[in-house]
This record gives sequence, C-alpha cells and structure tokens, in this order.
Amino acid sequence: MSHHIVHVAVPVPLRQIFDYLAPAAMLTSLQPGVRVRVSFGRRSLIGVVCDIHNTSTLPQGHLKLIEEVLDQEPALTPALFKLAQFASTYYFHPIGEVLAQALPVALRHGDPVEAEPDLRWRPTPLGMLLAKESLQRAPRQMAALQLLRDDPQGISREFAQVFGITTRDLATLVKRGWAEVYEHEEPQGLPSAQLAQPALPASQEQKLAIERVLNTTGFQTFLLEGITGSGKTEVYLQIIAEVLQRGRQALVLVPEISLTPQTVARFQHRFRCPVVSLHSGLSDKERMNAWRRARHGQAGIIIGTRSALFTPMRHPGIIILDEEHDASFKQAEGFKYHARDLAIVRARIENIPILLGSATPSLESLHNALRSRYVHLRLKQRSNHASLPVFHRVDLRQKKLDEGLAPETLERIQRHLKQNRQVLVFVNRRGYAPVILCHDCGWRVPCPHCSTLPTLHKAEACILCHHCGFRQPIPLRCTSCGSRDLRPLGVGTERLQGVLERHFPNFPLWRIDRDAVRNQRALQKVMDDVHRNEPGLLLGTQMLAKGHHFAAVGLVVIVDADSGLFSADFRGPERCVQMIEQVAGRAGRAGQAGEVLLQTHEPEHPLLTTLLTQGYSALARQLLEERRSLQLPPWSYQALLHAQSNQREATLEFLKQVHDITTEASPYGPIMAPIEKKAGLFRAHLLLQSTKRADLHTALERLNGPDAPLLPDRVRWWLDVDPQDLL
DNA sequence: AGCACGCCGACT
DNA sequence: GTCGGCGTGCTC
Repeated sequence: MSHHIVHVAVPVPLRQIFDYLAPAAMLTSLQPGVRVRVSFGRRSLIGVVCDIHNTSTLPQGHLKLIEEVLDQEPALTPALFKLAQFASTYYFHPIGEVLAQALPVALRHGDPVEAEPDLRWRPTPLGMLLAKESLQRAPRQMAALQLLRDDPQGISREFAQVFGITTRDLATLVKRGWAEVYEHEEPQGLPSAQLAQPALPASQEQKLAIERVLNTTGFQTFLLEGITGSGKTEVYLQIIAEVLQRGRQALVLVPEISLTPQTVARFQHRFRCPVVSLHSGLSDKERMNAWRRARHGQAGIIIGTRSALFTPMRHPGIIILDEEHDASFKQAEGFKYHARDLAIVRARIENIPILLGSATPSLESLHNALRSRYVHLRLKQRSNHASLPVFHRVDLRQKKLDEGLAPETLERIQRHLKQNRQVLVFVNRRGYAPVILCHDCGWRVPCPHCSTLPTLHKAEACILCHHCGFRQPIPLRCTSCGSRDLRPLGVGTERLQGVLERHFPNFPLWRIDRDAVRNQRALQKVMDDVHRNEPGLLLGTQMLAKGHHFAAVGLVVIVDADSGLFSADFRGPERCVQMIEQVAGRAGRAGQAGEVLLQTHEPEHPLLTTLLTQGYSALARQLLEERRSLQLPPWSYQALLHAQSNQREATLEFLKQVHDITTEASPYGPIMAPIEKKAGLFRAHLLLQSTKRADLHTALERLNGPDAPLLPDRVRWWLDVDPQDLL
C-alpha cells in the first residue's frame, strides 16, 4: 500500500512547509485546514495540513509518518485558511505561525473542535414522586434527589458540584430509576432576529447609510465617516438587525481600549440573539466556547478586538470595524498584521460587505474612499441635537505659565466649575515631566537602553523609561557637567494634578492614566464617581479619549496641542489631529455646546487653523495632498526590513546587500535601530518603499529568491509590511 | 523558536 | 573529575 505525501505547516518561524507521509487509511479525513500531530526534530508539534500531493522534493525515505489526525472537519474553515495563506504571503510571515495565530489557544494545544458532550441530569417521574421517607438512611442520595427536584429541567456536573454532589451520587440515582442522563444541546439553527429594545429613530443621513449597506449584494467596502455624536453605533445596530433578520451573523471589531462591558451590553440590550465577546480577559476555555458558538452559527453577533478577526462564522453576513483609524488594529509584535486590512480581505473571501467607521478616518481609508475603491458614507449632523463644541486657541507665547497652564486656561476652568460643570484636562504624557534638563549645560538625562528620554515620576522618586521600562532613582547631578541644577521640563499628568489641586482645592479631581488606574475595575470605580455628574476635574491621557461618554463635561483643555505637529514621524500630524478631535468629542454631549481650549505655541499653525475653521475632513484632505507631494503613504507603500545579529557589521552588511538588489524600492540606506543593541544583539533596519504595491512585493520576494543575499554570521531578519511606526 | 551537540571554565 | 555557559546547526 502506497503512502501519500502531505504538506504540513508547523508553528515554527521558518518560511517553509514540511512533507510527511500519510497511510491511505488516513486520507479520507485529510484536507487543508485539518490539524495533525507530527514529529518535528525531537519534538511533537501540532501542524495544519496545507495540501495533499503524491510527490515530494525529498526522497520518501527521509519523510516521517503523520502521528495523528486531530480533526474530522477542518479546524480552520476554508475561508480562514485562505485568509491565513494570503496573510502569510502579504506580510512575508511564516505560514505555520500565521495558521497557529488564526486558531484559538485551546486548538493549538490539541483540544477537540467539538465540545465534550454536555451531560445533564434530571429526575424521572418516579424520582419526582418518590416519598422522602424511603431515603432516610441514604442522606447523600436524598440530597442529590432534592437538588434534581429543585431544578427538574436538568443540572450539569459543575452545578451539582457546587452543592457537594458528585457524578457518582447522580449515577446511583440513575441506577435506581429516579434520575436520567441526557445530552444537553444548545439549540442549533439561526439565532433569533427579534429586537429586545426598539431601534432609535434614524435621521435622513443615517437611513441613507443603512440602506446603501443593506442594498449591496456580496463584497463591498464602506467607509462611514461620522462626526462624534452623529450616531454611528445606531447605524451599526440597525444594519445588524437586518443582517440577523436575513439569518446571518455580524462580526464587530473594536479597538482594544473600547471593548468594555458597556460596549457589549449596548449590543446585548438591543437584540435577543446571543452576543459573544472575545477579549484578552477570557480564559482559553471561555474563548473556545465563544469561538464554537460563532462557528456553529448560534452567536448572532461576535464582538472582539484585533484577533477576533479569525473567528469562524457559519453564516457570515457582515463585518463592522469601528474606530478604523485606531492604531491598536495593527499587531506590533511577531506577525505584524493589520486587522482592518485583513478584515477587508476576509470580507472579499466571504463575499460579504464590510463597514469601516470613524469620526477621524485614517488617511489610508479616506484615500481609498476618495478614489471610489470604497463607498463613502457621511454623517455630518449630530443626532442628539447637541451643537458642536466651540474651539478656542490659547496662545502660550510670552505668557507666564503655572506648570504648563496659562492664566486664561485657569480662569476658564474656574468659570465652568462654578457653573457646576465638569472639566476634562487632557495631556498626552503620564508622569511628572517628560524630560529632565541640566540648567547649566543643557544636558538631558537619557535612558541607558534606548535613545529615548525617560520621564520623571516624582511620587515614586524615580525616572522611568516608558519605552523599555527602565527605572532608576532621580539623579542628583548632571552626568555631563556635574551641576546640581537639574530641572523638569514639560508637563505630565502627575505634575498637572499638583497645579490643579492647588488652584481648585474644593473640587474633586479624578486622575485617569495607567499609573493612577491600573485595571478595568479601578477604572469602573472612578467612572462611577464621574458619572454622578457633580462638578470636578477629569485629568488624564489617551485612556480618557476613547469610547467614554461624559454628559457633564462642559470644557475640554488640551494642554499641549502642538505635540505631534512637529514629530519626526510623518504620521505625527495625522495622529495629533485625530487625537484632538477624539478628545474634543467628549465635550458638550448633552444639549449644550461644549468648549475646547487648545494650548499652543503656534496658534497660526496652518494645520490647527484648517482643523478649527473647516474641520477634520478638510484637514485630512490637506494632509493627503502633503503626502502626495512627498510620495508618502498612502501614495506609496512601505515595508520595514529588520535585521539583527551579534555583530554590528554583519547586520549592516546584510542590509546593504538587500539595498543593492532592491534599488528601485529602497530609496534610503540601512540605519541602526534606535535601540541599537538589545539582549546582546545588534539591530538595524532598511526602509523599502515604492509607489506600486507590486514593485514593493517583487523587491521583497528577492529576499527568498535564488539570488538572495547570503546570511552572514547568523543574521536574522523579518519584515513589517505597512509599518505604523518607522522605528 | 526549541532542542541537541559540543567544547571550554570554576566548583562539589 | 563534572556542571553548565552559550555558540552552532537542524528540523520533512
């Protein structure tokens, strides 16, 4: 009997697939997406079948047998298998690792796709009628029977365990004919499309958007650009209602920070169908259960962060990706995929529509919308009759600042507090001050591990690098000239807390940043206080800017509106104005118009002027034009090639060779990484860029091709395709 | 990435 | 004498 050759992707960082032998008897269950256990080197790994062939480049004698087939049905559905293959090619990431990441952890460890049968026990009519006296000498059986009688619809092993009843006790009852075991099955089929709560009345704009999406057949990308308070979520909800009505499921992807219990609750309150959420807080088992319910079509709505992109759906209906500009959709480590971009690919594979939503769309998506690759839907009115916030610039030049706050800023805060409103003060930095400067020689205290400057944390009497986590006591003398006159420069949340408490001692101050609020629970506690809507000050970083509604906030202060406008990263201005818009959107949500104060040293800056006079949408178009003249993304495509080895020269030499063979797509030379040496390894990178995606890809393929540069001295390399940060 | 093999320094 | 440091090489 001949063996067949199976191509298996194993979870190792190697850009190849490995061949194994399968006896004919195994063949019936082998198909792409099926998990197999194979011996790999001296280890036993779980891999995924990619293909079944009858030839191999290796002699048959060198191949090992597949040890075990783990699935009858592919663990990875055909659509997700295709998506993983696409992603592996597009991001140049080893297929074995991509496929592994597309599976829940439990499946990577070899758990079955199908849940263990959910056995339950219920009393028989005989058991219900049995006189208690006949069990007086068997107290355990009595207790078990009593438990069953209390819940005659059936109980699980776990439930019984809570009451000290074991499956042995229950088995005894079964043997006597007083109880019976049955397999509980979650109702199969389509989830209920009924609403638990009626839809809100939709505006004309909202109706139009909803209709456009629902009237498409098959794949189409929509960009929903709607200002804060314009009711994007209501649009999502009404679209989902119709999708459910058609017997299909909706996958909703949200940024890491906005997947709060409230987000999920908002969806669950509207619909009667099961809503499952996938977030980092779930155990492997809980995640697996949610995954199964999505796969079997029992969950009507699946809400999750980045990795939820790989959740299978029995009846895919639509993908909605909220806050599409958010940076957390791009994975920063390992397999550096962008969930937004892969979600679009998935929608194309599944032949369903995808809706991207944001008040501040990324320039990439806006570009695609303006070129009609996406359908551009806009919501320009606030749905709750609230007026837009009024912006004011506070010119900081030549003003006497009190630890970063201008006198008129303090006055304005005072006025709002007196009117019983809350004030939100936003700074992009935690800690006391972002830099420590020597007043005598101008030396700045650097982090010994990175090229960044560590932040002063006064309360902890230390300087802390937010980049690498390095911590040391506050230095007493300048390392360069020995002076004792070291001064904090710039403001962080900690420093502002001091000033604000000094000026407004009679009002509560809620500080919200990673130092003050360490977990979801603590955050919830502060939010409960804030939502009592009594006058007070909210002080915080990014954590404040996303997803929260503050009904009583009348004034938003952006302490350093310039940060980012002059950043080294070409995405700095885009991120900066998105942030200003997001924070400003927190003000004046209930009825009255809010005020936003932008403290700046350059009030006439053209970007600020455009933002304030014409809004984000106009500004984004202006930024797009700037990018065009510089041939930067989205007008060109980038990939960052990272290399590292234990020798500085070898690392650079490798990148130089790549530079030589990719000249048309590598406009700059290799440079050392900001953290030049990490864990004894020298790190450098080379930026590849081209106006044509295909040309970039052709250049990248040379890294694996026949004239690929030799890897001198154990140089390792990896790629970041479409990098979000050029570091 | 793991995991072995292999060859050199300070310890029971 | 050995335990263990991490350089080098391989995984169908």
